[in-house]
Amino acid sequence: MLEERRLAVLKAIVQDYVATHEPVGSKGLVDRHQLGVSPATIRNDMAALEEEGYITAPHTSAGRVPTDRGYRLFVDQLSQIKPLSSAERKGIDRFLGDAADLDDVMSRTVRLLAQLTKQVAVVQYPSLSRSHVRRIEFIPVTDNKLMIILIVDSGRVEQRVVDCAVPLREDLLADLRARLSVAVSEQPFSSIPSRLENFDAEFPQESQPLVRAVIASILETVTQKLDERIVLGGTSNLAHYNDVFAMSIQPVLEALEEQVVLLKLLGEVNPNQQVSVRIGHENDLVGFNATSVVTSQYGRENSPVASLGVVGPTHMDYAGTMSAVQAVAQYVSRILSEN
Amino acid sequence: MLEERRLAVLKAIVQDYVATHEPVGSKGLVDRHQLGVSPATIRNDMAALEEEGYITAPHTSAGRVPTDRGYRLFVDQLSQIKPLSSAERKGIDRFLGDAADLDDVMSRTVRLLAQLTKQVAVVQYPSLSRSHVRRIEFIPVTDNKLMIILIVDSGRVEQRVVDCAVPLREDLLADLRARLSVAVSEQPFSSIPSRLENFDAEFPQESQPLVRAVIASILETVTQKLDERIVLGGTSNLAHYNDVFAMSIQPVLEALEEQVVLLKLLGEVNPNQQVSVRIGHENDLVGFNATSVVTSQYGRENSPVASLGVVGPTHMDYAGTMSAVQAVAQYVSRILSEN
DNA sequence: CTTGGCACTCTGGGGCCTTGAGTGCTAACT
DNA sequence: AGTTAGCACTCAAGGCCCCAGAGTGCCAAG
Repeated sequence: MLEERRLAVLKAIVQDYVATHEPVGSKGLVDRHQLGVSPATIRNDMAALEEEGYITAPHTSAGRVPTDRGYRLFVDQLSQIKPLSSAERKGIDRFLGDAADLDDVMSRTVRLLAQLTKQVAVVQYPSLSRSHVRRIEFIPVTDNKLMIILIVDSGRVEQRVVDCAVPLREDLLADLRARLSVAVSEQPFSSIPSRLENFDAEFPQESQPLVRAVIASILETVTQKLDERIVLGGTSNLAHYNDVFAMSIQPVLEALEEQVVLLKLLGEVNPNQQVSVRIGHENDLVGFNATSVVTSQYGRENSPVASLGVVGPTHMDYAGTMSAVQAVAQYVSRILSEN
Repeated sequence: MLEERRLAVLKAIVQDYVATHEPVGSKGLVDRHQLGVSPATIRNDMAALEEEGYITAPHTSAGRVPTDRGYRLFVDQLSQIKPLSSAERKGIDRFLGDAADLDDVMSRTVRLLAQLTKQVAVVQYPSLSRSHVRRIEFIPVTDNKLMIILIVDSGRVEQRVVDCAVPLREDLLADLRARLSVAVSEQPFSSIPSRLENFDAEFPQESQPLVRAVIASILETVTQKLDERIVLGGTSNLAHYNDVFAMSIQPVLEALEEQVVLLKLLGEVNPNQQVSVRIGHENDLVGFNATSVVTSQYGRENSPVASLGVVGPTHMDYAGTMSAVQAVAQYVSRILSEN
């Protein structure tokens, strides 16, 4: 009974604070919520909540503000994620529905997510390391330059030009392609290096330089292009918070330009949940101590190919954001599986 | 004699204001520059400059600030662009030198430009409409899906999958490819639609569905992918100006997320000059009235393939920015021509 | 045409006070 | 036990006043 009301109070505080961005006091709380008790009682509860570290007072005569810990409890208690309205679903459908190619899907997704959540959206391209090679093709460009094309099941197409320093011989290329095809088709990217080890040994002595050049280039593509591609959108939404709130957006903007940081943000997922939320200091990245990160994964069930999510202030609408992120992830999964 | 000194005064005002971001007064001006006259004289000149609209006073007892018109005169008088130090050139060289492919060149360029100018950098991919087709290739993906690959002289590679709804026949594809090759190779993209008109008429009746599907897809790629690709970097540099200066960065951030706006920014170049500068209200885009845009084109001499530039506050270091933009454009041109 | 002198005009910052929201505590009530 | 009313206390925010200082425009002399 007692514990229950305290939770209700915390929930009310979070809601009000998210809505107004101002410290909330006991009086307003009983006015806006049906708590059935007097402000004095609420004050006792608030004192207890503060004692336990869920809320804090900016100064003596101000109301209370949730701490990271408070938000965490709030999010954990958030039993069900608010489903999207059918209008929203329709909107998503129409927005993502007629995308032409992968680039298009990605750029539409990031815009959609930013617009839906009014925050900064981050979308990772399908990860090569979790993809499979579908085909491999060669296109001779000049006498000794060869373009290698890798077609990947997630819809990505990687290409690279090798300078072989030896004249290309068509019959050899055809043979090489056939054997490579057998060796790597439908195999996960991560297994390619080991599969191509000693691959050149199968070929006659005089063809080995060419074979080795090609293989080196493929390996280079495989390892180098693994640094994942990420698109970003909605950064202008950050500007709102600059004035209103104490936090400066500069470190955040800076960090968001670093691929490595973005990958870290998206990377630390909690596999137990569909949607992962990291609040304030739970992000161990410096500069993100005043932000929360909501992420999800997309791809086939049980084998996600990449992540997407949003970055916003800790005082965000968690229910709405989480449902938006989840819904978008599901839509993207579906669209990609249709190809 | 008189006119000459007034120009010197304007120049000094711009320099001081750019350096300090504070209105500059007559006293400080004679202190920091060797003008050889007393503050009172400067005051007279300043009154005249204000009369002519080159400078303005925020309020009675403050110093003067250059107007857009003042900056314009300043930039026009800027006879020679300050060359980069050899250290800077070395840095650029090393930074851009070992880029692997076009994506790499573009992303390095935008980072470099942002870092060099401490402003927001905008780089356009080589424009397809000003490029030429180098090769065209087909890769059958499934029984009736075909991947079309266009290799472009600027290093771009465009691919697209067509669902032909008819089984592919290899001999027909080879024939089609050969004829398409003849028709479009080394031709500018913009001429492709007219060249492919009635192209299907050459083929026997029963092959026409396939031919038409392929051609439709190529045309779609040609027209649709023409919406140019642009990369952006250094947005965090905007955050500096938010506090210091009166302008809000939000509209700018917002605008920078719109492809169309970016294209407009880069598009309006002055062909007479190597480096084009648009100051404050000279940008007719709303939201950019407090910013200046410095752009240049890259590509082969006399036939640029695309533009790049930076966006910053009107009170920027024009000499430094212009030289950086020009130098980077030249480097990119050189690197691209080497492939 | 330049210059020193001088009166004038503002902005920005510091100090002071008032207001009001919000708290914590205590004592009474259920 | 838990809840409530009453009350004294605290402190940030805003309004106000005042002053210092930077900068100007003008005038009369050089």
